[in-house]
Amino acid sequence: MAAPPTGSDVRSTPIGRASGTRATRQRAAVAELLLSVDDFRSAQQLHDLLRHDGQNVGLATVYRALQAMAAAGDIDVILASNGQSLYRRCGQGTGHHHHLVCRVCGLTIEVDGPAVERWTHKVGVDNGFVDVSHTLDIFGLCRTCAARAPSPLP
Amino acid sequence: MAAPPTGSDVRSTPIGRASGTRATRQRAAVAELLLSVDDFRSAQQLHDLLRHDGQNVGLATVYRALQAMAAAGDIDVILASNGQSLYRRCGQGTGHHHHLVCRVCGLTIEVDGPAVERWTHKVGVDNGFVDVSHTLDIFGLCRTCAARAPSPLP
DNA sequence: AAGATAATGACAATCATTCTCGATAATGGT
DNA sequence: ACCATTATCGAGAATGATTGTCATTATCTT
Ligand SMILES: [Zn+2]
Ligand SMILES: [Zn+2]
Ligand SMILES: [Zn+2]
Ligand SMILES: [Zn+2]
Repeated sequence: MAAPPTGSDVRSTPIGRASGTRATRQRAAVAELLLSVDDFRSAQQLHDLLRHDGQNVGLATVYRALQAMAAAGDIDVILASNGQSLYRRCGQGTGHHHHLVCRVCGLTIEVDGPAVERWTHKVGVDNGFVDVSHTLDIFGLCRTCAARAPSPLP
Repeated sequence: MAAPPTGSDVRSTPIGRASGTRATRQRAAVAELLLSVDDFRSAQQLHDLLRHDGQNVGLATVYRALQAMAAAGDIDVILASNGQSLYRRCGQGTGHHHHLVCRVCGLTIEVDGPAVERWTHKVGVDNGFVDVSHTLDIFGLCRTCAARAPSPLP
């Protein structure tokens, strides 16, 4: 796609970009990296990947980019048991959903549960709560990791 | 610090104590405090409460006590969105359950959802996962906090 | 092209939680 | 009771993820 010299037709604000935000090399790098990673990763892991890839992006910038993308709903965030935030690009525009995550390798599967959605909302409302939300994550050992798991302690 | 010459009597050896563990004034203080608090609180909040109550217990000790109690299943832990761990004594021996928590005041209601339990397990198994577990928390504004909530922006 | 200002990056600052290690005190046996 | 053993304590240092600062770029509008 050749760029027309006339300056008045490049105005397409790509896809969801909040007004006032700018497209930078760094944010593009983070966004692209997320396309090639399939599991939940921490900000620092992603920062390392960028570095090893030759990309030079500051750690704080990676944090800011991830937070912006998460706020915009472009990526998912889960809180690991150690308190770290883990990020992952989710099926585009899929909206609200949950995850089944392997405790060992991080393999992630997106899951939907309409019944659970209804139930959690009902629980809140029945107790007089408004603006009800929830968190739900399923963990386990995937087939691969379970196979190599050694003898369980008695 | 004048201590009463008569020996201290902290001898309540409550119910279940793992072998090799000792009953101390500090742990008793934390345990008792949790009985009087009804919402999820952070380790530091509990530490402050102890201090204001005249009890003198080190912060690290509070952390250790809470972790021990959580590991023993005597109290519940949830991860706040800021990464902090929040602790609460749950209905004794109730076993696995979930929580409906007010985002503002922390009011907590324990909830059970047998159907959700079955569903999460099935999702894991259907995808070849074993040793399946899950986290589920419901958040919202309780009636009281919703009433004092200001006008929502348009 | 020029100006306004969002965004960056190197580094300091937070802040919850964990670690260190000498001091203290709970336990079990005598 | 007394003592030896050793879990536990406490004060402060250390850790580690995340956030703030601010001078310097780079993007976008005009
Ligand atoms: Zn796995
Ligand atoms: Zn949901
Ligand atoms: Zn409330
Ligand atoms: Zn459950």
